[in-house]
Amino acid sequence: MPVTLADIAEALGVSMMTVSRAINNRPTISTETRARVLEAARAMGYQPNHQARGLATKRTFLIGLVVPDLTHSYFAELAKAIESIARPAGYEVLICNTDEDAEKEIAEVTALRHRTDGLIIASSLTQEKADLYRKLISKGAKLVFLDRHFARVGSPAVVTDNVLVGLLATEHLINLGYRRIGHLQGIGIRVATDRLEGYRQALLKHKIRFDEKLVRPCGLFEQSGYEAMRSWIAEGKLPRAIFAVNDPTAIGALSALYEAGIQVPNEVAIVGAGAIHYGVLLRVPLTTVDWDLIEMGHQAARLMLETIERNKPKNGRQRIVIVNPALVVRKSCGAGVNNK
Amino acid sequence: MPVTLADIAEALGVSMMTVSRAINNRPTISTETRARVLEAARAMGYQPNHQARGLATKRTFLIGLVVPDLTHSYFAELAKAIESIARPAGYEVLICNTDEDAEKEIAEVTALRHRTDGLIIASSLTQEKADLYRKLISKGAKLVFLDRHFARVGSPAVVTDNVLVGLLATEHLINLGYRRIGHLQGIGIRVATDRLEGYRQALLKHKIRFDEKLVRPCGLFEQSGYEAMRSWIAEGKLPRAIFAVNDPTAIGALSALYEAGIQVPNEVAIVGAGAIHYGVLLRVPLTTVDWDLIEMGHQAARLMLETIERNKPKNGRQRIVIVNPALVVRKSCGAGVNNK
DNA sequence: GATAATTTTGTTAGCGTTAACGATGTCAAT
DNA sequence: ATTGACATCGTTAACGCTAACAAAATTATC
Repeated sequence: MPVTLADIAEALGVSMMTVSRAINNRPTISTETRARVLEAARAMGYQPNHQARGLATKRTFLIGLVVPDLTHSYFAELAKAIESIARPAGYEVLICNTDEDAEKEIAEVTALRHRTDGLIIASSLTQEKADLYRKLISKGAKLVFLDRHFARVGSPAVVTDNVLVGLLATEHLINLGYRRIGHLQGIGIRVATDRLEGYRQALLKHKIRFDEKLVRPCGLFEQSGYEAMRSWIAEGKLPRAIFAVNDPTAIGALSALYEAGIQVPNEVAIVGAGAIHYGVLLRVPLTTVDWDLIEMGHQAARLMLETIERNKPKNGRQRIVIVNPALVVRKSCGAGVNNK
Repeated sequence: MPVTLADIAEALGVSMMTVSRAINNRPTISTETRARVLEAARAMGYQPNHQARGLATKRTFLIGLVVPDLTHSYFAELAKAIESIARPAGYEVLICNTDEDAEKEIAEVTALRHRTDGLIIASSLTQEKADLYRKLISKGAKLVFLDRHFARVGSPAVVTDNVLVGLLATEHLINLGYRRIGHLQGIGIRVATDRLEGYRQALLKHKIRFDEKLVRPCGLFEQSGYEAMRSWIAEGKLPRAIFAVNDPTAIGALSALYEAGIQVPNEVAIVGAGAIHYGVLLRVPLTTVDWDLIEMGHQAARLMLETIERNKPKNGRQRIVIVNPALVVRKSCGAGVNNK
């Protein structure tokens, strides 16, 4: 059986509280006894029982992380960055996958809520369904939104400027001389509508007429990009260039184009978003929009720790951290190639 | 404040135990009262307090997963597969990254041990250091090894046949006509030595002399493969074909070769192992050895649940599940190309 | 040197749950 | 009617820890 505070207390002939104080580094204990206790604890191999501690303090030292797809390097890198802050602070990270499924997300958030001190969520919910989160927050839940946030839910969040992402990507294509530019549009989430908005703004800015036939709905996965592109190819009237809502869909589109024998970037140019890990090594290295995921994860973790550790639900304005996106030019956009 | 058993008990005018029994679906309660309690619990929005439950039962309903690199799609897919079994069974999965660092692994295993019901470990420790795990098991720790296991640690494990992996990869290269075949050798872990052994066996079987100059030490990351390949290129005397210990190192090698203007597979052919997600979409699609990760994760999760739920430390022989590897032929090996 | 101020330690109770046992009620068999 | 078997429900204590208060020991103050 593991060593308990009581064991140490008995061995040293002091009270449990004294031991507890030493272990938790409380100021109200003499440095001498603290040293004695810590030494004994070390020698006896004491490991605190988090369940008992949690029951007494209403803390779990667990942070929940809810992501749509862990196999997407984007979220795996975020997870890693979050962990690198959380663990040294004494928290473990509980990762949950939702597969971009709203039902699953709701179920997992509900389950995780009482098992963790707070949740970092990259939500797949639509803006309308986000009321759930408003309710949770008013019940005292500690949430930090990651990558995706909700306008009407007042919670800290770390996101990128997705309108700018769409603008950078689309404007880059325009600057390369393309005029007939399509968009593979993600569905549901705010990120997707913002990127679409950026796409529109770029067109507007350069006086290119917005043509809704050039905007094709699509999911957020590689498979969805593949399927959307396949059906587009089948229908014909392909645009000269495409801004895909994210890198997985861009890669899916790339596969479909390759399969159909359509040259990238010579026949169709592609730009993605979100700098997937292997984008640079692809058959056609993928031009994309990148932002600092390590920074993003760190910030989210820090916001979470702050939210947990100041115990008031909110002091003053909620913090929204915005990470700046930047274009990464590679081959798939046709930069350096003779475009018309 | 959340609803407790006491609240429900009071509301219904029964004892807490009755409520507890209903919630936990114990047989010693009348179906009628159980229904009443469950209905009330549902209506009041009762969520069990896992900390308290855990304190009383010595269970946490948490499974720890320790992996060397979550951003490697290999481990992310395993994690996802494990989660898909664990969550429906009422367990959450606590994922920890070790970056292939033995120190970190030991620290995290030690920390996680008492916070979880059991640990699924893809260990980075060498066989010698594995004594730690023998000790933990003798102290009652519940471990399942994943992807990598230890000969002398009697614990359930789910692995592939890594000797066969090496053999399949190398023999494929031999069958393609190559004779001067090199190996980027992973270090430390059993997986690497097994794959090296497979490489040797393949050479032996085809009466090709083993030349230790053709075996270059290397880590397990993309970066290590890149560096190892770069120095090999700098030294010259490249082999005609290379079996890399895994896909990340193979991809690193690919990058180094590309950078040096060396054609793959025309000048140097490459085979990896472990079927990384984007291997098929690379500049030169990567020939590799694949095995079923979903199956692997499922099996590991099931072994873990079994180990947790039968409370005896071991009944009969320890189960070792072996997932069969199979070659995936793509372009990097030069199949279909005119080899000499 | 007595008292107050301060520092250090101990005691009690409780966090929400379940295990173990005890109590009650019901029913059938004697 | 008495006994016992069985089903159902309740009481008590404990899990390991900490908050809040109480007590003791030490130091400072005049």
